Amino acid sequence: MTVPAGPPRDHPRTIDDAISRLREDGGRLTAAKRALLDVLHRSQNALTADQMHEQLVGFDPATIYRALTQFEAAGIVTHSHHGHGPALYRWPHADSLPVVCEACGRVVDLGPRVFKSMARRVHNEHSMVLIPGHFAISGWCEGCLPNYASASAS
Amino acid sequence: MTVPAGPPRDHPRTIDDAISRLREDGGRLTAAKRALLDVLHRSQNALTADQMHEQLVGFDPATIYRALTQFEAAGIVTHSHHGHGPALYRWPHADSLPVVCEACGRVVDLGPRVFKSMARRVHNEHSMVLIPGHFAISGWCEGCLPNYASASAS
DNA sequence: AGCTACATGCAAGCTGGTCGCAATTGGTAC
DNA sequence: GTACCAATTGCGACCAGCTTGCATGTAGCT
Repeated sequence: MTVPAGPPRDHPRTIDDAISRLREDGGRLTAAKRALLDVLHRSQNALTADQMHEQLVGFDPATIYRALTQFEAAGIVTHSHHGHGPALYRWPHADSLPVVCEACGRVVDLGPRVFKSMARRVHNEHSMVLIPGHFAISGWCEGCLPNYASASAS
Repeated sequence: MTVPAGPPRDHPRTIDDAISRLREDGGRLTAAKRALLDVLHRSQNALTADQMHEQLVGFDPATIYRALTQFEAAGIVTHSHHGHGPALYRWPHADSLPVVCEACGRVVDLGPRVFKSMARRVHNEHSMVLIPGHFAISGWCEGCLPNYASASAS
């Protein structure tokens, strides 16, 4: 067994890619989903469900959660958890390893090279497989590190 | 700036170490804390607050959470979050990088060597600092991987 | 033994997220 | 273009995991 080269499907690049992906799965394109796709595709950062809700006035949070669940099943978004806060959703990129600052939330992508070398190591030495896009790691950016000593939660 | 060699304090090794650590911080040793220290020190795995509560009949969950918070401030435990489930608490070990199977919860420790090389890389290339014990990453163990395609949550 | 700040149990509350249900609507068939 | 039906929606109730306020209890100093 080898480390998988990537997720089960390739990542969609455009919104139209995503829409056909959605339809392949038997999903329908609604106003809510169209707006949500737009927000996700446009954002450079990972977003919380709440942040998306703020940009999608008139849509219920439950609708957003349900659409995100469907999108994730279709490979249109990935989500990850950091610390005790809400999940962060993002348009999937190439196999990357996001590092999130525990203090300020800044996200840095380590890119496919780091991900692959780490995944290989984990697989060879511990028989565990890392699924790209399915996790993130937490750290501190240099600006926030001085606050580390006084931090009480993570 | 260099990657920190470790957390602000060294890890306690024995329960007595932990008790003096607690007292240095102005904490008192109570029956609940003594029992909790015992459970934590004895366990090979990371534990949820609920699992600890099961082993500490007669103590309120709030008491356990409060003690854990105090222990963490005193450097006696660390906690991390995996997927959408409850936090996992553990007696701190040498700078390690726990990998948790998203499906079955099995934890594998990658050890200080992997942690250090990764921390160095992240710091050199992205100016972010990984604090040992403050995060874990998620993967799938080989036994659970066949279920990956049908998984809907992480 | 007495004192007092720390700790505890209990119940209420909070955040992030899920679910059941009735009303609505997208996409296809005609 | 209209009808149909399953997918989708908003709404409210609900859930897990955790935190907090408050009155009572107790560790540990003197």
